[in-house]
Amino acid sequence: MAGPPRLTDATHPGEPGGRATIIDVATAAGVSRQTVTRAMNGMTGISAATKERVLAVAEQLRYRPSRFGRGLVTGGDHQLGLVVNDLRNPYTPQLAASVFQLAAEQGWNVMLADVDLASDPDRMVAALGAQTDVVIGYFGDRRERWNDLLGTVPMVELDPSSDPPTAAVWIDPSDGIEVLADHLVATGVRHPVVLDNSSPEHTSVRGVLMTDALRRRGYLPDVVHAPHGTAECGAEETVRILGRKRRLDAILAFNDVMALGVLQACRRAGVDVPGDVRVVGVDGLPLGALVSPQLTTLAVDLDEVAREALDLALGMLAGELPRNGPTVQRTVRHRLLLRESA
Amino acid sequence: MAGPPRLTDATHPGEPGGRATIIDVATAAGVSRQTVTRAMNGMTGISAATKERVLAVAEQLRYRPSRFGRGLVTGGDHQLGLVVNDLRNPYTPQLAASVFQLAAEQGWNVMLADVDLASDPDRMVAALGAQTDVVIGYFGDRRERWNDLLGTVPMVELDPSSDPPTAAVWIDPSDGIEVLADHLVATGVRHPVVLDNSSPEHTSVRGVLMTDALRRRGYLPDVVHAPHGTAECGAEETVRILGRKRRLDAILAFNDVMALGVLQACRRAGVDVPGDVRVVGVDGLPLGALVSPQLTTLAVDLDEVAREALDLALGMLAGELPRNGPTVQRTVRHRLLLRESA
DNA sequence: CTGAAAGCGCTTACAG
DNA sequence: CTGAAAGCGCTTACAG
Repeated sequence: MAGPPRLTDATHPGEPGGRATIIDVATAAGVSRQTVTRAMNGMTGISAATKERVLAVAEQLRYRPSRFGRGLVTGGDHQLGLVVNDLRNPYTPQLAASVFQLAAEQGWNVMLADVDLASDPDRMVAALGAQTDVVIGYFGDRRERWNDLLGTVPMVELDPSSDPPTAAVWIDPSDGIEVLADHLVATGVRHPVVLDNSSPEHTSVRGVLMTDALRRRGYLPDVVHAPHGTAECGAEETVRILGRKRRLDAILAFNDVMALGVLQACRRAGVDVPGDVRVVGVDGLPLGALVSPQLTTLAVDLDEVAREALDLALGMLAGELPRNGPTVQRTVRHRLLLRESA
Repeated sequence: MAGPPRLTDATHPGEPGGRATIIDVATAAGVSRQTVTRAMNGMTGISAATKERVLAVAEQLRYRPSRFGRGLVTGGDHQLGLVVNDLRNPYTPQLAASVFQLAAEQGWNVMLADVDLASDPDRMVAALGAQTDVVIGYFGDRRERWNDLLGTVPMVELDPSSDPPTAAVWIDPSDGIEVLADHLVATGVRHPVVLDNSSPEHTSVRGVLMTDALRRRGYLPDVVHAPHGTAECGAEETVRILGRKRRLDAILAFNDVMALGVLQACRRAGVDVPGDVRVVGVDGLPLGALVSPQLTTLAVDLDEVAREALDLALGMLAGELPRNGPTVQRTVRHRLLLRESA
């Protein structure tokens, strides 16, 4: 295939210039533009015969009204852009579902951009900005660049890793981590390992919080750095950790998906969970309840995240909120969801 | 909250009529419209001083260029609409990811509409049609109505349940089911149960195919009708099935998610899989490899589904393909993916 | 470096 | 039932 067919490539017999317009249809049918409008939009004030004739001509010319021409005069719908990282990570659709549902309730359409799946993320974000009224999402370390790309389109960052230049919803695990650490103490854990999704040079914020909470309780936790936040990676690292034969009775994973990999690896190695090793994830995915033992996790209420983000977005759009600063920052906290694995 | 804030509600001081336009900015800054355009779009041919002044005025007026005005003259991007049923079902994001990735490679943006999560599915589909060049997706029994709603926007139906009025990609499990049935025979299964997602009055196509394939091999399969295709529902029905104390050594679930529920229920009931009961799903979700035993399934290649659907969509748009009929029908087939559960 | 003119494709009053 | 006129908000040549 030689690239995407440009709309203007859709040449038709008798329409060498490209896509047919309302004028082309009107001319070919021998009527005025507004008669074409009436026919196309099923409006009243047009005879059945005329309507039929116009529709036939429109079909023959492959006429489709331009959404821009129409939007310019009708005003168009409200459009929300959502930037996510990888739809194949179960966390992402869960978040997206919350945003969709809430947005739909308010009459907003959602355009999704998966920047992990995109061949050209920058181009994709720019295109998103051109089609939407406001953009919400995960921007990672590209947020400054994307902020420029989006121009005047307000943006709301989800789970920023550091103080953001725009509106943001923080997702803060620190409270949950404290409760979790207390729980580990109470259940007699002695040798916890933090399985971070990070590089050895740069522990994640979440990893740091976990490690600190454990240290403050007298633990000397090992930190293992896994390059990807996937189940496969979680399983691989677990095999490695178990192979070291160092003492170990708890694994705190960066997220649920990794923890699922940990559970799988333990199962295969004949390590009992939670008997020999306790396992904890982060996110609170429903998925964690489907495995055995069911995954204990630090859960975040994604409906709440979506609500805060939408609230910020709509507030900025309405001019009630500024586009940055402390008044456009919200925080949603994790809470410990005890199931079976810890 | 009193309904969605209309964009035109975004009144500003000095802009009682609503949202600021390029004219407002030009007037306020004492320049012409195209000077505003130059400033907003970072074009050359404007002095730094003018640019700065214009930008300041624009910000003060909260000016954002209309995507319609701009699109009308620039042509805008290609926009694909994707209609799905429930993002919280793991199948959906998997499919969406395939469509996104392929669409992005071809320079298309994707607008997602989750009609399960929508408060008003019809309105949502209509809005999708107004914003996109072509729509792909699952339409169920609403396809005729939505076809009308979409007007001239071409549509491609995924996995139609009966002969569709539009372009379509069939997802056909029949070959896979034959292979599966042979496999069950070979492994000595005697009393298989089909766990369908359907009502007692109306067995699903998939359920019928499974039942038939088993009958032709001399089985007298039980068919159980579960109202929802979820893990919870799969688990509940399994408890019920096991409770009947009728002989049973295989469960063929409607999809992977239900099968996961079956596995969970078996685990809790102390039923060994595959020793006592063999379990099979449909879809081939990666998720099935995370549980123990790993789920045997009829897998479908969603990249292939996406490829065929996009191909059809782009062909229709380019005028190379008609909008319905046999030339715009494709078929993708399941294949048996043997893992551990059967 | 800046602006007057034209036009993108459509719909909404309004007049007949 | 049908059409002439105006205008939605923007950008692209073109002229200065």
